Amino acid sequence: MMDIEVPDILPSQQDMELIDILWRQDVDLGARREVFDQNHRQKVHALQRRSEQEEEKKQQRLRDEQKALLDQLQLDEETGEYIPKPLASGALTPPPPPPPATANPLVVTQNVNFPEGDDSMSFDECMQLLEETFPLAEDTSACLDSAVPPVPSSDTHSLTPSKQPAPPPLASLSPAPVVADRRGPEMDQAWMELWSLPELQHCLNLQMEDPLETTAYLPTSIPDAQEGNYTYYPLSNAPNVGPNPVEACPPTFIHAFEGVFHDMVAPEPMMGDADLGPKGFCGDAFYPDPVLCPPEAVEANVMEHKESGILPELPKKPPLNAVDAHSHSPLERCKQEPVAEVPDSDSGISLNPSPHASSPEKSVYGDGSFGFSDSDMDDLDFNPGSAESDYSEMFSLNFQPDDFQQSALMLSQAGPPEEAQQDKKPKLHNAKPAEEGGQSEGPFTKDKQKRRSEARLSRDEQRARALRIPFTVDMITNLPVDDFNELMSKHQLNEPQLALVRDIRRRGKNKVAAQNCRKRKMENIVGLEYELDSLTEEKELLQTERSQNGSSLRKMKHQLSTLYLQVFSMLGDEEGKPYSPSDYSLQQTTDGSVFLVPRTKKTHAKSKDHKPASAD
DNA sequence: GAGCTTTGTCATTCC
DNA sequence: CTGGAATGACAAAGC
Repeated sequence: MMDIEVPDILPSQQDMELIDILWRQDVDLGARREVFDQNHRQKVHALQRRSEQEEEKKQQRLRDEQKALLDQLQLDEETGEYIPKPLASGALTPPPPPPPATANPLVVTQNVNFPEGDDSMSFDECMQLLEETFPLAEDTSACLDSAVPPVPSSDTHSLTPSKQPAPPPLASLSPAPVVADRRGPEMDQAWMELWSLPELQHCLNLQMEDPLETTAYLPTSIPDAQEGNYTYYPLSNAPNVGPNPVEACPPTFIHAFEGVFHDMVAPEPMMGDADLGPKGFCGDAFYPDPVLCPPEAVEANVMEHKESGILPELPKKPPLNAVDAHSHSPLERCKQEPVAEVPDSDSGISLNPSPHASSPEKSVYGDGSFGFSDSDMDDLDFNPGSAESDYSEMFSLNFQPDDFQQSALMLSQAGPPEEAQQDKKPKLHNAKPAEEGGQSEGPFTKDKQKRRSEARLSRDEQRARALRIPFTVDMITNLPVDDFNELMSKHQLNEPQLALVRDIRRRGKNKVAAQNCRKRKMENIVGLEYELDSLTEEKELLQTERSQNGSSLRKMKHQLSTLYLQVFSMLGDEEGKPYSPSDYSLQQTTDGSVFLVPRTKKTHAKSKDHKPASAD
């Protein structure tokens, strides 16, 4: 799938950028992001720098050692050569070559529990070390796992087995030109031999157990690789290696070939099967003949065994799908939930037809909670120990998968064909076929709500299936009352089945009703918000109009008072004396005539002092 | 770990 | 009386 050429042990910055780009382009790779994490790489670089410093210290010590050795020699004045001083009789050997740790990156001690002062290791010791290491490596060439073709490259992400040529036989080992530029022929040969180590092969089979866990080793291992500090000790003999093969395998290698296994063993059920070992990985038991065992039959069989609470015996065992094979591993029983979360691979090899393999809901095969009435479900959710006290046990139904399919077939003759087709499918699928296409989405899908909804709905599917109810939940829920009653009368269902069907119908109806209710509520809220907005707008308009009216009213009042005073100013008594507006007011009668009325004696004036206002 | 959202479910009321 | 719609309330799960 992904084929990135990263020719060196530690990818360069450019390589890592390329990895980043490619990772973003193909997030379905399955490789975890932390593999390419920038912080991660920074740690790696920091460790690399530290290793370089240690290397410098070693070389400095080496120089000091050589200097001290020279001090023990004396210059032969005749030949001009240095000869050992008489006191240093034990040091007659010429100046020792630099320890292989520095002269030859093949042999270093960083990963081995040697004393700190290992720089004093003699050349002979180093040679002995090599002898101890490589004979074992050569013995193990026969252990090559065909499923894991050894690739003599440190490329951590381009190890697509089908594309990489297998390494030549050990007899014809030659340095890979890809890596020769920085490590040299010795390094490459060491790599070739390292590839033949059985521990490595074993680790490669185990590395898929937990990529997170293995990659966690990377910061300590990569710098060593970068420095060429490879330790080729027989891993099984190394003092710091425990019996656990995972521990025995240098994490660098585990990490290095993570990409291989994402490509090779992408079907998620195989992941985490650490204790199966190479045999389990390649064993026939985990790859049953799909022709002899269609997925439906597998699932039906598994259902049968699950409900009986007894795992099938191996000889009678139906060909297991991957999840089942997985679940039989002791280790896997502890890891079933995480595995169920692992998405389907791109390879399409997954044998599990159930959408629950990737469902966040409890696994059908894991929690044992299906097969309970709705009223029991809550109790059972918190009581896994009683997980098998289900309807099947309580009512001892005799309903074989064949019966199930026959009933569905019968139903299909009476009902719409698409419903019958759904019935033949595993009931765990929701009856909306259009949504089934989304089940195989990868781990990076964002449609979790949808998956969750489907898984949620499948609870009733599970219950119905546990009671062998030969209808889909959609049928139970959506059929009209008459059709539903007719359906019920056609099939002789016992009391628990009828109760469950009624519950399913009620819940289904109520679920739709709740959805409609919420939808209506939301629409009401939206409508009220819209109404609020329009009312607010109207209020603003009215306020504007009111202010305009007020201003015009004030203007008219002002004009009226001006006119009033003007009229008064034109009025005068017999003596020509003007009337005071404070003492008199102008009043108009209904016939249009205007009178000047004294304010203080209004009533009086009205009756006796009425004078026509002469506005001349 | 608290808070929010979404969804399913139950109980209840009403038609 | 029954079935179903409507809805408030609660719980679980995810974010």
